[in-house]
Formats: sequence, structure tokens, C-alpha cells
Amino acid sequence: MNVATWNVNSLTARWPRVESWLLEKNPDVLLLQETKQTDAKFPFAAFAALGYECAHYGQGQWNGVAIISRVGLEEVTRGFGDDDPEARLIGATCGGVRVLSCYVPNGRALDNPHYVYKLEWLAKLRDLLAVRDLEKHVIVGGDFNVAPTDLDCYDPSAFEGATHVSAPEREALRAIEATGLIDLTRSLNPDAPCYSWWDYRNGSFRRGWGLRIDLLYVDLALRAKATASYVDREARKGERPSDHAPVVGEFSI
DNA sequence: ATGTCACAGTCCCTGTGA
Repeated sequence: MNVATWNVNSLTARWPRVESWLLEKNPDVLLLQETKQTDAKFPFAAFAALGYECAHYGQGQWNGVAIISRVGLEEVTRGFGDDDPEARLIGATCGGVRVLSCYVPNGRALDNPHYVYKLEWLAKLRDLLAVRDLEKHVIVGGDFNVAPTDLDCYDPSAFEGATHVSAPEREALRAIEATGLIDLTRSLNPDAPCYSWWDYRNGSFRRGWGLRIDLLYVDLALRAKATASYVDREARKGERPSDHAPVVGEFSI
């Protein structure tokens, strides 16, 4: 089973890239973030033509998350079941694995109300994972907008006082891990940076100025069945790329 | 700090968000 997560920064703008990537990589499950579409605009038929079922939680101009699967798609849930109007979380069961696609709030700045929203959002995700069915494998993937450690940031000194690297954000990830989850890409690649996002500005990609903020958390039993995890940097190159690259996990199940 | 994108609403530029 192959599972990928990709923040596409508008599925409308990225459709040609997404379609060709699916044809090339053939993942069983693809988690999308920032579709920036309403459910009415989501290309269900185009995905179906490629052999995939979809569940989308769309909003319109901003946010929007989806799960694309060719191994079944059941028990779909949207959001946390509270009054949060932002479409940032969708869950489904695919091939017997509980899967979540997450678009964690950016935070904007440490003194911005959106940063408080980000920490509250991560705490709600932890609470959801703390009461999950431990009999079932789980994959929690998405754009976490947090670099778990300094190895995940091209220059920690450039991020002093900024979001994505602050202690409370990293502690929020530790709390998620404490529910029995592991950062798959890092566990299989202990030393490589594995950046997944590069700013469109400043020629960041060619300069190697990246962050690893797109993560695949898996339960410990699933980690034992994992064979590989990598970032597809090729998808960040070429014509009209997203500013994020897909992150892939491969499992012998 | 910012050399770019993508979006929606004024339409072919501007403000917002990342």
C-alpha cells in the first residue's frame, strides 16, 4: 500500500500536475490539502476516470481537504464536529486503514490570533487521536505547518521568533506523537533533511531553502510494516508547481 | 526580509493569504 500527502495550493490551478503525478506514481491513497474549491467544483469525475474514489471537504476560496483512494473509501468524517467553519480536516477508512488529511492553520505570527487558533487546532487533533480505535491502523497526513525539529529547517536562525518552529508548536506535535504515532519520513530517514516546502519567492527551491512541514504520522504497528518514505522533489520542479512536494509512504500491507 | 503564486472582487489592478 502506497499513501501520499500533497498540499497542491489550489486543485484548480494544479489539476494537470496532479493528474500526471497520479498516472506516474499510482498511489493507493492520496491526501490533498488546499484544494481551494467548493464541493461543487471538485473534479470527482476526472478522478473516477483514473480509478479513484474521492471524499472532499471544500470551502471555496481558502483551505479544502480531500482523500483520493483506489482501495475503498468508507466512514467519511469532516472537521472536528464543532463550529469551526474552516475546511481543514477530513477522515475516511481506506483499505482497512483509518486515514486523516489535515491542513493545520498557518499561524501567521507568534502574536497573531491565528497562532492561538493553530495551537487550539493541534490540541483538538490530539484529542481526536487520543480516543481512536487502537485495533485499527491509522495514517494522519497533511500540511502541519510545523517543522518538527531544527533538522527540518534549512536555517533555524532565519526563523527565530517566527511560526513553524516555535516551542509550543513543536510541543503540540510531541503531544500528537504521545498518542502512539510516529513521524514516518523522519523515522526512515534519520539524517536527511527531506524538505517538503519551499517558498515561491527568493528562488528558495534552487537555493535549498526548505522546510519539512508535510508529515505522515502512522501508528507504531504500521511503522513496523513500512518499507520507505520519501519526498518527491521532482514534483516541485517544472511548469506551475505547487510550493509543496508530495510526501510518500510505502507499506507491506 | 521577501525576488511568487492564487484567489476574489474592483475587472486586466488591488488586497489578502500563504
